[in-house]
Amino acid sequence: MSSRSRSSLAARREAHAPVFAALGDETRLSLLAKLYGGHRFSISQLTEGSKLTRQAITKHLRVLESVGVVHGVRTGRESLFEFDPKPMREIKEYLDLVSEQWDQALSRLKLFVED
Amino acid sequence: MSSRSRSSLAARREAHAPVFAALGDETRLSLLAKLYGGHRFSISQLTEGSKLTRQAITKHLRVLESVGVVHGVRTGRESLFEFDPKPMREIKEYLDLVSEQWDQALSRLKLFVED
DNA sequence: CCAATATGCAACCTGGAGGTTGCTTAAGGT
DNA sequence: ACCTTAAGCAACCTCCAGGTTGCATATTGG
Repeated sequence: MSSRSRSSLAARREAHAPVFAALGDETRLSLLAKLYGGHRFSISQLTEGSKLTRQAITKHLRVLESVGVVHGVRTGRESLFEFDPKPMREIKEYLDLVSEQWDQALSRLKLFVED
Repeated sequence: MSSRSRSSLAARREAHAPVFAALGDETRLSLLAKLYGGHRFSISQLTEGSKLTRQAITKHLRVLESVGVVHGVRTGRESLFEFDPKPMREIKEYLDLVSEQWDQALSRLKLFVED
């Protein structure tokens, strides 16, 4: 399973990078923060309070949507956005595997030094 | 503690975004992959196998270093880079808090629907 | 001391991220 | 029907990330 973990880490690297990149922006993190509660919000609602334009917010939402962390559905005259936990669960899992890896490595190195 | 979690989430958002951004690049993720093992590598060693220039790799390393996920020390004529787990532990923690938040939200919503 | 190796520094190029403005189109409310 | 509100589309601007090339500097081995 250790080899499976390693290979899946490498295999998923390309899939993880875009998700990390999407989270690498304060505006987008704050948009997500509003959506973590599970409720849907329209673009106008998500724009409220921000100093940015509605179009700017729209672009950010498209970025988030492109990596699947958010899902928008046109409903009537407004399009409602909803949080989708899957992609972030995956990078959380990635970080879990990685941390497991470095913890083992560090304890090996420590043991080697103490020897 | 729930309120503390929320406020620290907001307070740390600005601190997390740059780390996520630094991880949002495949080249940098693969550099990190070589460093998870705990061993130090020189820039030349890290450049080996890559299709990129040494200078490109250097720039990526500086990005990683600027968010503290990697630490470089000049040793003799080469500068050795070493992985530092702290920043990634923090975003892992962030994702943990967030997932806790959305899980609670989803169960509340589910309960509401079932009611 | 000299040649090779490892890195640093700086200028430069290019594409795309992040933002704005202006106009169009679709839905709702009355 | 009409006015308002929500959103989409498209052109445009600016700036910086990511990469390259060329040259300068520091260490090391013999």
